[in-house]
Amino acid sequence: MLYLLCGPNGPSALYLVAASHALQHRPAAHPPRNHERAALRAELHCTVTDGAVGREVYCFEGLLKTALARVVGEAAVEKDHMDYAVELDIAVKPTTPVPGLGKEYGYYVGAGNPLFSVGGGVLRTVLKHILHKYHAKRGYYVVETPLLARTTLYEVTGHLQFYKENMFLVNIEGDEYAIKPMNCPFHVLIFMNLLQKYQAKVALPFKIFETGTVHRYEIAGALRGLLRVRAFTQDDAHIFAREEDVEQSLIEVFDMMKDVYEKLFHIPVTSETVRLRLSLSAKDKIGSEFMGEPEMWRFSEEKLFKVAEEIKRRYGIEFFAEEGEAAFYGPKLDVVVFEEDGKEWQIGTAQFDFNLPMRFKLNELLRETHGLEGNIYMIHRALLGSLERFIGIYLEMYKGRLPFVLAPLQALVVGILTGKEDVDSKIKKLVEEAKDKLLREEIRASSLYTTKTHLSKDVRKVESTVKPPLMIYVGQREAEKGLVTVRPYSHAERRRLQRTVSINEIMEVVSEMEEGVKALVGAPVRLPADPSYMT
RNA sequence: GCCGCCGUAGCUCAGCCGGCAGAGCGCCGCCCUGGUAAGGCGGAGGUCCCGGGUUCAAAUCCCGGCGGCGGCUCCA
Repeated sequence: MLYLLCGPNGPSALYLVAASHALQHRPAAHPPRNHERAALRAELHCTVTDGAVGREVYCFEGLLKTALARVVGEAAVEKDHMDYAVELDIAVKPTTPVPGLGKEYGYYVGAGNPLFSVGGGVLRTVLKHILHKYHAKRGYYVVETPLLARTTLYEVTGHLQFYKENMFLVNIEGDEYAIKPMNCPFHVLIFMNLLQKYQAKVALPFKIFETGTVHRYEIAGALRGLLRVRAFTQDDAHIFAREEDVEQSLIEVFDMMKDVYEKLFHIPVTSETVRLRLSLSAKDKIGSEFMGEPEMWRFSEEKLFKVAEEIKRRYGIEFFAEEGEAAFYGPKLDVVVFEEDGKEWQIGTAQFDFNLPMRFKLNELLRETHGLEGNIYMIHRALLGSLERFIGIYLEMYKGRLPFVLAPLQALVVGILTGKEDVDSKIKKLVEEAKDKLLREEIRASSLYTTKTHLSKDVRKVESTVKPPLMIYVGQREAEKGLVTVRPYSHAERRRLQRTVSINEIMEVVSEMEEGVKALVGAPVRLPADPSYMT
């Protein structure tokens, strides 16, 4: 009987070995290596086709005096569960993890196509919940719209004319559909349907919000980590306002941005952290790349200029104008951040749009329902831009330190054991008490035990990987007093603060860490999940 | 889409002038018991991205693909 030893490239590159020979000569102390195990499962019927058999060649582990040359054969390989796992792995191909974090947060399953795993899932679910509630409190209706629509919709909006090269198109039963590249067409439809049914009862300005996932075909070379992907979720909203309400509505948007950046993400909004970019049309391309009439562009660009000046007056944030940066349907006022190398990334945006209302004949409709005299204008806006990009930039800025409410592992209780049984049992009791208390309150908490010797090594490990915003230490000192040492991470100071508190006071520390979110949405936002796999 | 670099252990990477698959960290076990980012010893752990080709022999050389990073271009 002959056995096939598969080389790294499988059956095409072979070492052929007489099995009895190999097995006989293998010292008992050296069990088969991995690639041999696979080989030993494979039964081979082969014919030697090359005249080289018998030539002096290199030996496999020095066991054979004569290696065999080329063979052609068929191998019947019995698959084990690992083989199937490997096949599936290749089919799905999890590749690069989210930069700075592990694969438990997320990874790419195709070019520009991120998957959010259990860690990223918690982060995004909490973030979306906060955004939904915050917008609802600020007078936005929260909706959800489908991924697919007939392309006829995008003919009306102009996307098919101005944006087609970025759209994924799909044919279903002979009809052409598009995967939505933007949420706005659906939001216009919803507004129109409400107007038709409820007429003047629909209050202006009308504000509609969605955490909408869109897909855009970006050329492969444009993709860049989480900062530029093909599938992403926008915190997208549209405001339909009369001319006299436009400026106030826009200023309100920037007020909300500041609110969310500072209270949820601890990012101080100053000229040092963010800048405003007034993105204008290129005059010679109006009609080709930019949709609509020159007068309307001039009108709306002036409006945005006034808003930019007002924001500068209120918040002291500088702005700069750039021609040719506008969206195809209107000019924008973008929030941009700069990387260390000077590369700029757009996050939040407020975009002025006179085109879509015209295309959907909204002026005429509102003339009937609301006795509108001028025009209705549409504002497209996003506070974070896309969740992916915002999180990607944030992870860079804060070196993977997420805000308390978003971190998959929020609190880690560390027991420092002494080796003395009576002391250790007290320590363990305190650790378990602290953890149970946190878990009961739906804080994502876990624990780990270490010793004085190992403490610094274990701290280094969690501080360089999962980075739990709240660390709680229990050692001999704490056990003697029945207290715990808390070390919450302060984003403002970029370091951990420390104090010693009773078990009952732990939730006060948690409460302090949730303050920003409570200020935003009125209540803490908690999502239980078992994070113990992370420690 | 174009140009350049890259893909090897859970992670970061070495090996790449073809010839037995490597290190550090992590993980597991033992020893230790120096309180806030590296204590000591031992062990386990691989489809060298995928597919073809050349060769007695490929992680290594050639062709094609996929994926990642950086630049151009483009955008949230």
